[in-house]
Amino acid sequence: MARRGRVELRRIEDRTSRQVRFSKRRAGLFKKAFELAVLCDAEVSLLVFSPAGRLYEYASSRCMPLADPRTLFCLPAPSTYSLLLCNFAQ
Amino acid sequence: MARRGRVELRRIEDRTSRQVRFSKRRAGLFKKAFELAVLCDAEVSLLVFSPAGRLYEYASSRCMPLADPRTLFCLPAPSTYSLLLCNFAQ
DNA sequence: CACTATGAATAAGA
DNA sequence: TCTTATTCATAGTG
Repeated sequence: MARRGRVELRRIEDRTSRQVRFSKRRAGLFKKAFELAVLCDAEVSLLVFSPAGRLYEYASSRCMPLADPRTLFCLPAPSTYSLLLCNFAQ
Repeated sequence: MARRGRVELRRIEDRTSRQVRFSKRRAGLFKKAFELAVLCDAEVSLLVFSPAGRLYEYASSRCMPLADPRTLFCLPAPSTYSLLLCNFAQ
């Protein structure tokens, strides 16, 4: 009725199990990220792509990068945004 | 000799405690991020700024898309990314 | 999606 | 740092 032993650190082959584990662990990871930001006054940015390509994201403030399907990054200022993209491109 | 109760979810006022907690939880968070990537075949990007402004980062691959999967905007190198983020965060 | 036994993380203390 | 008492996360199940 619970886990039988230590968790093996390798890709889960079963597709269904992998998706379920992904949902659960993703939730746990985002919770931890949030807690770190709050408890320790840190800035945190977390981006996760599911195997299916769906994006999940968290940022502790507007000064951390967020991915947006349309704009690539959500930045405080458009000018900064352009500059950042230019730098990245080279 | 161990925790005395439930952890309160708010900023830790004591500077020393906050730094110790930050180190421990940061390590835990990065481990979880790594595990999610390996176990569930996901792409993960994690950025953390300490209160002192120091950056810690993880990406499940050097080509972790930080944006639209269609554009597949890849990072040239972690160092470049760090530099850009520092500029942008201030 | 809820439950629960068990492994893991971690807050304090040393 | 290292240890240990506890809380917390979560794998397997219903």
